[in-house]
Amino acid sequence: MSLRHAVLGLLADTSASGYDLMKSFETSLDHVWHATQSQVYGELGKLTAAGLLEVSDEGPRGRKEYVVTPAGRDELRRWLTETEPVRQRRNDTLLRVFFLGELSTQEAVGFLEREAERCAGERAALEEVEKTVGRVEPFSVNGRLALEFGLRLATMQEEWARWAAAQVGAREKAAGAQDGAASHDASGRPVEPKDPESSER
Amino acid sequence: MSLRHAVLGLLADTSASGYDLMKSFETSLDHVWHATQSQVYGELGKLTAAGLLEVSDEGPRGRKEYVVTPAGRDELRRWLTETEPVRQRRNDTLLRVFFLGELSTQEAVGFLEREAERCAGERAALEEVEKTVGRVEPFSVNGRLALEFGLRLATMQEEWARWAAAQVGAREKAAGAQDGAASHDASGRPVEPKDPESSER
DNA sequence: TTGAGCATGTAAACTGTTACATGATTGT
DNA sequence: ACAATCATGTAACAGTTTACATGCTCAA
Repeated sequence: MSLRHAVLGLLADTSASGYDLMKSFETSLDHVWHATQSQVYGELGKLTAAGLLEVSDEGPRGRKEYVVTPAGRDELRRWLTETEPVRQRRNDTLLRVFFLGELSTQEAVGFLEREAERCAGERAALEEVEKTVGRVEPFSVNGRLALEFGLRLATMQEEWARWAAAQVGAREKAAGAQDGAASHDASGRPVEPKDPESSER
Repeated sequence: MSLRHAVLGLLADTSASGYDLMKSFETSLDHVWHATQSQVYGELGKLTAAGLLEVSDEGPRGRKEYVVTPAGRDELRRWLTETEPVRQRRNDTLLRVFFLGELSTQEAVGFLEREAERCAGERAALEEVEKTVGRVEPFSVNGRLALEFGLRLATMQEEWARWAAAQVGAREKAAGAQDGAASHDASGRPVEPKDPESSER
């Protein structure tokens, strides 16, 4: 239910139109709380009906500018101070990792290495953003903390993917040393190695 | 749409009933791909209708055991090898960080420190799991890779939260040194410091 | 015989995505 | 005149959550 608080939070900083908010969602908030245009306009209506927002101005092209009401600001504070963040319960990459046993060792290693590359790319992109925003104010002071989080996450994820690829690769070697044959059955799926006493962490 | 693949993936390992699957979702997959009982039973029906699963056995209490069909295994492989993981686009904690400006410096630092504690707790819990699973096989080989990811994530997140708390705290000090007064306005919200030349990263 | 655990399902409400639909204003 | 961009909204569908509803089996 945090779309509501994302909208409230953005408007707490400066009043804006739905269109303006969408630009914030697409740029600064894109990796933090993704939202579609449909959702934003819908939520603006609901928040206004609930008395947490008000239309402060109407401009050309039917533009409506919204401001947070005192009740809205209270709700935002309540959310920040009295409710626990709900943590992520889904991670597509990790889900795939669980089922890597369906692939050959080579395929699994390939998957993890592509993952590492993806993260490296992401980190590079974030480093670019960091340079770009420099000391420019529009990018919120606290947004900078979030950016740092993204950077650390991408770094960690890349390191993990490389480590995991090495782990899976080591399993292959261990199995190969045991029976001297390719460790796949007819279906191309890997054979479970008996005891891969692999480690290094 | 990965609930489908989570179910397929679990059944690719061993055939099971909806009830059995739910236990997997609640234990090993809980942090990786959360699902509710409603969803699982619904998806089993859809997958069977689509020919990706079959009921292999019916036991007491209306128990139905499902197996993956060759088509199901193909679909699983296709998903693993030919589709890109979709990455997370929402993070409640980070969203809150964006709006920390609504709180006093003390409150913001408190938020970040609580966050650090939460992560420390999580890490401890995962370390416990790691010890518990030991060399027990039911916990998938690749699940171990996911566990390591969780461990690294919790560690990184805790470090980040402590760093961020220090950053925010440093802003307070800088502002205090400038005007020698508490940097809050009447509403208890922080006053924007002019130029907190804080760094250390 | 009773309670814990096994086992399946449905309905309603809510949240999120995709696609469509419309039109005004501004700069070139 | 035209394109780009501003600007708002709706509808259909897909996915998710919460709550309800039901009944069987087994061991103590």
